[in-house]
Amino acid sequence: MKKEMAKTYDPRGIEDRIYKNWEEKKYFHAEVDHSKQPFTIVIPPPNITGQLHMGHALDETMQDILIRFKRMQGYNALWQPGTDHASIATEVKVIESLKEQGITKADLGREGFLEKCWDWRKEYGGRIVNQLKKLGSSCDWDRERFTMDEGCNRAVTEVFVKMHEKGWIYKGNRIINWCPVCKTSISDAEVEYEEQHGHFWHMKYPFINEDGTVSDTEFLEFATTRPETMLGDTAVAVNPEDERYAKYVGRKVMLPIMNRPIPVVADEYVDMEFGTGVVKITPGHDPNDFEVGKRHGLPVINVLNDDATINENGGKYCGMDRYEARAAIVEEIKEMGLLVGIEDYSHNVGTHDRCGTTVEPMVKEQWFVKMDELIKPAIKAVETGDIRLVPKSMEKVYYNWTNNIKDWCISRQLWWGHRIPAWYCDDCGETIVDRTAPAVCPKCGGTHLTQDPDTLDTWFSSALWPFETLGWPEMTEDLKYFYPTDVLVTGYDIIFFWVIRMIFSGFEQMGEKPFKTILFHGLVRDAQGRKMSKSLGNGIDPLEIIRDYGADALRMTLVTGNAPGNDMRFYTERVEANRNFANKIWNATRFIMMNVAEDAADIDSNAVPANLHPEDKWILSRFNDVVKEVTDNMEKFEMGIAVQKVYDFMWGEFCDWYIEMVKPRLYLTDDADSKNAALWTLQTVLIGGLKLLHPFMPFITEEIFTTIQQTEESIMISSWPVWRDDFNYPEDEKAIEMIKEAVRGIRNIRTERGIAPGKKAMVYVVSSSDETLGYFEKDKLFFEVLASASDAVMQKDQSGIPEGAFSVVLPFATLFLPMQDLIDIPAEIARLEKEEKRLEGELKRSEGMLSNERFLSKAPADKIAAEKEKQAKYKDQMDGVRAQLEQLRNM
RNA sequence: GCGAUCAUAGCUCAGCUGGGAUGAGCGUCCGCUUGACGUGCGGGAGGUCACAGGUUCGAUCCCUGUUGGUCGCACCA
Repeated sequence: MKKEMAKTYDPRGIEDRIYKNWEEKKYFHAEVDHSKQPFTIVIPPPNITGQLHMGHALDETMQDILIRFKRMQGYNALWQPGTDHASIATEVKVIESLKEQGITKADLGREGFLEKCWDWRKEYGGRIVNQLKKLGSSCDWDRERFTMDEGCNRAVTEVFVKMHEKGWIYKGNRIINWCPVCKTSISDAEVEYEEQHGHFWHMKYPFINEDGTVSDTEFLEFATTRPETMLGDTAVAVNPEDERYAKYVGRKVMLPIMNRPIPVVADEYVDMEFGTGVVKITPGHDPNDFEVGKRHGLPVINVLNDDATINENGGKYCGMDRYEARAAIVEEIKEMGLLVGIEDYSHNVGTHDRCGTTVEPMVKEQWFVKMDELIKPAIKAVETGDIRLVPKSMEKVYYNWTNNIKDWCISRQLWWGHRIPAWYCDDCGETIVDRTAPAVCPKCGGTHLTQDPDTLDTWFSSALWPFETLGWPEMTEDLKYFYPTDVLVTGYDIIFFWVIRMIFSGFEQMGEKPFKTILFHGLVRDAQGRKMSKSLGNGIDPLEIIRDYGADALRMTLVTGNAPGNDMRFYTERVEANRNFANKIWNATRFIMMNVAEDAADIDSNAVPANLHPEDKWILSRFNDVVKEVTDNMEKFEMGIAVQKVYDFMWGEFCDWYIEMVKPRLYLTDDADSKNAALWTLQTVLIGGLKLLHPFMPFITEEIFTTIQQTEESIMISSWPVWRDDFNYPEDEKAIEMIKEAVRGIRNIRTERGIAPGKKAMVYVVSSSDETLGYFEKDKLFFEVLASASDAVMQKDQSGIPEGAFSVVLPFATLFLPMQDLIDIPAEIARLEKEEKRLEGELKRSEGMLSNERFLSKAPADKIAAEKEKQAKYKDQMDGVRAQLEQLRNM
């Protein structure tokens, strides 16, 4: 069917229209259907505070490519979408916006504040979803979930209660990371270490003599980076092996300022080699010291308030900020003559990844998840390959974490999030953990119960995402059918936060892994290789790119030349290149449309015409190869390679060669059969190519597909191309090989002869004999070539075509060129001799390999077979080369 | 400190667990209003695949080491 098409492809307007149509037709929706195999991906839920950035764009693009590919392959493909409440991130944003109005969290109270949070969610929660749609994401929006919707809330409570019953969730006084700005505890994963330049203060504590007086001659010297913590010191430690200090163990030193006698203890934690081999022990504010303290029964003294000012345990420093106190304490120690020296020192300091504040280790009562047993199946699953990590190198990173895992601190002193389902009896102090609020205390019967004010770590609910979105804790049909999901696509930066936690949660709650494969991608960086960040202002807004170049071009840019797990740099030049590719495909379609007759019906790609020319068979068999390879790459998650192959095939072979070859048949001859065969092939390969391209460029492929087909049916629900026996022509191998030769020959002519001062023409190979003519077999082949009119011999009478000549068809004239004029025979002979030599080497190599016993005994059978096949191919090629040489030498 | 990973054309990167550098995009130079496309067409220049050893008939690919970069983890107070 003939249709008018614009000269350039402009995605604007088209993309939104198409997306709307897909949504209306419910193409993204999946229902349980036991006649089909499921293929499931759950989206990494973007934060409701989020704005689409390049990281999302990459993540969503990869998922959409996979889901569209599988959908076309006939799977029942479900892409489960949703958003994350992002406890701390959202709370911070809401507080900020309130601040502008001069309101604080406390002014509103818990209820009021939460209302504001829900308002925020209502206002901004949908924004990111709309942005995902701009990308073309084929998520099943009917199933959209939110980590704080009713179902997820139930799931969270259920997990908490169950794990508590099992003893795997407990409340305890342990050392945790505290953010003095956010005023909440955070997990180990949320601590980011950053190098800071500070000082190393060398100081000394005096011994206490046997008579109880403080010595002015005997001291224990050590160094610290955090002098203010001395206020909470409860011991000084040395290594038990350390002979220098053995005699002091058991004695006491006087903690200056606080005037508190503290013991000298021996503990293996102390490194004798480092510094003086003496460490001050502050169990309240250092995780290692906390452990030492536990071993020696030392008291724990917390000297900090929640905002990191010194508390009443800090004596006269009470109320002072931690850094002010540090300076003042150093000053006082100096005055006391106990400061030995100051050294510049750079070390890594833990900061809160959210706000950058230096975290303070503190002992606090918090809720924890016991990890030792929980993590076991998660480790095993990766070890046995039950869960596959792509790329494999991520396994090391994974084990690095799982093997050193500590209990997970899950309580947060925040309001926005899942409230911990624990109540305390005001009368007897009993703790009750239950699915619903208890009315009376089971222990004392008291009715004054207060719920724990804390909420849960955001990642606690995210960890349940793969099954809570499918209906858990209800064992729904969805869950039975779609779980475990197939692939998780995510960045390597959240492997600890999210991926590992989903895995152990999946095994614990479902008894089954949450996904079979994890596909990691890298970071999208700017053109200089820097991380895109708000503070640098170097972020490129994907929405702007979509507006200027189209989502297809953006998607292509994000996925081409990008291997799993690798970071990529983003250049607008690359987007342009992909926009150009879209235009190329558009124009190839235009060319075909212009040549299709006004009243032509759609072609039936199954009705293969009988009279295909060699070039038709060539492109069809090439298409067949590409289908096979691309499918293979897709199955292996090698999307970058897959798309590159389609790109190269469509542009480099289909457009550059096949379309050019076929032009004379459409323009210059009246042979209807030949014309139809060409048009059939053009359309068949184009449509096939569009299908291969569809996962990557969903919009333009849809636009073209619906333009050239008469059906309304969408390309996204069409079937993925498969290898076809009727596109395989073993009996015509020679003719097809000839096309390849011709392509090479023409290249040769174009380059080595430099024939082209400016005229484009078609070469028509003519010969009355059936013999191979140099590179070309007899008749019917047209090729584009740059030919020089001055090099050509004009012959008006076509009957006078000399044996073994090319005809060069210009728009208004036909030129004939003797073979000798087109081919630089000596150069060609030299080239072939080189080729002959190469093949000789290749054959020698192959023979060597196949006679090598070690190779034969060790190599797998298919490899040996492949080598044998190669050898046969080389022999064939050698014969060909020698025959050509013979021919050229006789010319 | 431990571990990972990278080093290929001027730039950014692909390269299927050893067998012709087969490369791509951008840039650059030369030539093209040709009836799909100048968002195009044709062509050229440009690489001792970081360096040094080793294994092998053969190494960009495997091993060891060196140098340089990136990342993760652990940090000694």
